[in-house]
Amino acid sequence: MDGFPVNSSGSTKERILGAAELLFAQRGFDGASLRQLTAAAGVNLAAVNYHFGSKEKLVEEVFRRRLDALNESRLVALAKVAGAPDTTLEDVLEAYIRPALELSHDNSGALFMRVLARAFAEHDDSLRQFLSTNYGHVMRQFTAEFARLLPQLSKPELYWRIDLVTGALTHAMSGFGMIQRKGDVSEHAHREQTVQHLVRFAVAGLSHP
Amino acid sequence: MDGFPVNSSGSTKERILGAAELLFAQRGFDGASLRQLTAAAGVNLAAVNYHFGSKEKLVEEVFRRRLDALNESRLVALAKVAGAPDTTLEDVLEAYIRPALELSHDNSGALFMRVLARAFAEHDDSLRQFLSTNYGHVMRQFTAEFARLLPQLSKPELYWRIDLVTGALTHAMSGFGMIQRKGDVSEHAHREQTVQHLVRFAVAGLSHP
DNA sequence: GTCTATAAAGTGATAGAC
DNA sequence: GTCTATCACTTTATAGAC
Repeated sequence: MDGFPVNSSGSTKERILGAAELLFAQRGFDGASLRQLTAAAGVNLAAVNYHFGSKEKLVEEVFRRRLDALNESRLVALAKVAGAPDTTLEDVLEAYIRPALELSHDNSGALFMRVLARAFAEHDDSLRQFLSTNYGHVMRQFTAEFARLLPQLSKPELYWRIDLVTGALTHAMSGFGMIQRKGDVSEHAHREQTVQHLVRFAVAGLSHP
Repeated sequence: MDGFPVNSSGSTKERILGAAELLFAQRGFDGASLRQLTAAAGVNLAAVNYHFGSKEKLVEEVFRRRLDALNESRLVALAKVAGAPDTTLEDVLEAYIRPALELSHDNSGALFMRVLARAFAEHDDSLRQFLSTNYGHVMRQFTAEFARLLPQLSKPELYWRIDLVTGALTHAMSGFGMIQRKGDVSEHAHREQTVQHLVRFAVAGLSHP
């Protein structure tokens, strides 16, 4: 019943990664078995261990494939505005949000944001360790810029607000891509609208008195 | 290694529910097996099926045990302020937030908020169905009151904001109880401080121009 | 690099003794 | 109501043929 190949293009490795993204989003890391996953990818069961070594390594590779590019985009966008005297909170938040919504442009990118939200809610130590080691510097750079733009907030107060905003954005972006958009609104316009939505919400949450 | 009884007080049913809350919070619904769970509860493996019928029914019972009381408290608090001419957004948000933080007062309550955040991130259809059927009316009553207090917002705009706020609050409340609180701050003061924090954030997120 | 076959362990659930 | 023992299956992982 799980069983006809969903993905039949690309290399075996790519097909496995694509199927893993879909099934991890739908059923979670524990809920999706290697049998369901290889069946959906149209590859042999043994291929996962041959190409990735283990299921856990496959999970990490699913993250690495997207997060390397996503976080690089975020840092490039941040570098364009960080430290400048006329930079606004809006600028910094756009640098964080827009790359994620651009990733959600295609279906598999949107699925990945769902996988990310799951990882965020699960407090799995080994996965948190992996994400913190490989991508922790991104959040630190954004936090430093938020601190510069919100000097009136104490450190604990700032961290509280960033945590709340991150929770809201992660949740929202995991839903983007699945939302019905009206036929008369272009893909591009819809995304810009969503970016503005999230940015305005985050500005309010970070900077309220 | 998973193996010594953690919970040795109360009836068998209560012990199972307590252990389930802990393990579901730590490892998820799929990640926690009935064997780990019954070992932690110090009861026989067959007891789960005898008392609850199946693992899925046990999951539902874990939710029902907490949500019946939590949502009743929320509705009682909402009824005290809903519809009154001088009611503020703060009042309504406190009615939603304070009962959850009071539940987090004890350890197992805090664990449950974590289980709830997990369920929120998993898009499991049967669980969503269960929650919507049994507790959907609570969100509908709160939404109606938000709509009354924010007449300037269109329906889609209001739903967007409520969704974002809910994402932030769910995330935050799943962390509350685990947060270090300073020794010189009383439990009560700490909770009040957190309520004010979340309420102010939510007001800003809902009512920004 | 892909396959079959299988090992070794874990899963939820249940029958039947007490 | 609690126990042991077990069924019927699924899980990840690997050895070895091609």
